[in-house]
Amino acid sequence: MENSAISTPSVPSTSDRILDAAEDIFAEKGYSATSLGDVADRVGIRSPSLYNHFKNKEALYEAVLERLLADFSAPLVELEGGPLTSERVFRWLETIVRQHHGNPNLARLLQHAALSGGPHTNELIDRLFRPMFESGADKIVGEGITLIENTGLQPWAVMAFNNLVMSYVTMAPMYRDLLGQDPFSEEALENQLNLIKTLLRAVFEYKGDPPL
Amino acid sequence: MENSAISTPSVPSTSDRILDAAEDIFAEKGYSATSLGDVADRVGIRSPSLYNHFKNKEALYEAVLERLLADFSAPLVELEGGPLTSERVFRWLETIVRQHHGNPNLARLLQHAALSGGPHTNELIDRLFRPMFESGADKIVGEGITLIENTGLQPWAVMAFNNLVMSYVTMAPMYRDLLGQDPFSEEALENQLNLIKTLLRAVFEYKGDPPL
DNA sequence: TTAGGAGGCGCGATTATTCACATTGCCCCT
DNA sequence: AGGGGCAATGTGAATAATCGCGCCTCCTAA
Repeated sequence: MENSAISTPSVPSTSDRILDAAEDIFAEKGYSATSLGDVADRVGIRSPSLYNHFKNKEALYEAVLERLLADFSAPLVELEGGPLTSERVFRWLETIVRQHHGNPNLARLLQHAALSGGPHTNELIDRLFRPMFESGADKIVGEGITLIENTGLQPWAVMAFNNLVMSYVTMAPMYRDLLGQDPFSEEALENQLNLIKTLLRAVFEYKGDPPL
Repeated sequence: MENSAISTPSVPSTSDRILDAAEDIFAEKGYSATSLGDVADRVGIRSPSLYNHFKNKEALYEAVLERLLADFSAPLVELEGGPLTSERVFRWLETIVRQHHGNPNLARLLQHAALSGGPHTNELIDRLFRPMFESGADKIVGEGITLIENTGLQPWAVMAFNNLVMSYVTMAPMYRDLLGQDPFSEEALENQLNLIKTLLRAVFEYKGDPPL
């Protein structure tokens, strides 16, 4: 009857449907405010049936994190192989912007974790951001980044650009009513990329002392 | 015996102590994950006693929001009386940076609201951000903001700078272990101000088309 | 026939909320 | 000065809902 090809799960398994539902709800409400009843409802089963697929709530959360981290860890390793020129950094930013637009759940989950804690928060932070500050990945080589260079400001600058990307996603529900535009439309994505490009080039091209 | 001066509440009232505790816990966990038992514990009373001061959980939350909004609404009205030059915009940003450093709870509460909703979320957004996009407050007059000017990007740029400030606060617990520095130290505050100043000047001074 | 997966039932804990009650300090009347 | 009342503010007990989770049964597909 059904497509029984093993390689193409045209009908996703129950475990995957649980993961999908749990990812959305964890991302929206955070770990402790998420009820397994809500997850089960969205899948279309009863909450005790979840235990046929995952040991408990924490294991389900862990599996959600694991799947997300696997998807999002690609562009970081790509950036590590070479000097951090302006173009390469922007391509990296563009990649993660598009990733977060495609799936906002990692950013939302991380924001919940940063605010409230929850299981595996430290591992989550480590695996997402620690590589950015090791192996010299935080040493931006530019033409004249006078304010940023050699002042201990670089890690903060890197995190600032990351925040720019992630807070766009975590604040997206707010933008929808405030600006009257879908924050996840193709047009909005281009706007965000333009803005980030401008700011990034500003950091790379800026010369001179602050006369402000 | 005691200091009976009425004008100086050297001993804060129970209602105020409840508000203080509730503000901290709401900001950390969000509305639904906050238990009144936790609030009462921090105050040092039992949870039924809360109902002598506030009608219910939602009224307590509302009172917390009201007090925070009263404190944070000042710099916005100050900005409205004049043209948005580079210096004035930076002074506005500096003010809200210092405000959020002084009390990170509003940013955290707003982030929870943007992620998960909760009572009065729309009102909160309206009262915090709607004034920024009315009465021409979003029209930045600059020398050559070619990318930002007249492209519909301005509201997004304004929100981006706001995100920069607020996500610094909401991500602060993460920064502590990640960068090994207290994000609320005086030194970190100066770093953030320098970075924002650089980015802001970049937006104002940038001329030319993107050759990237 | 057999095993995996779904559902029903229910326990124990936690939650917001209500209620009856004890205590305290203050105002007013004598 | 003293006492009766009263509002404010605390408490423990009780309630109904919800939560995570374990147990056990039944169905069904291979």
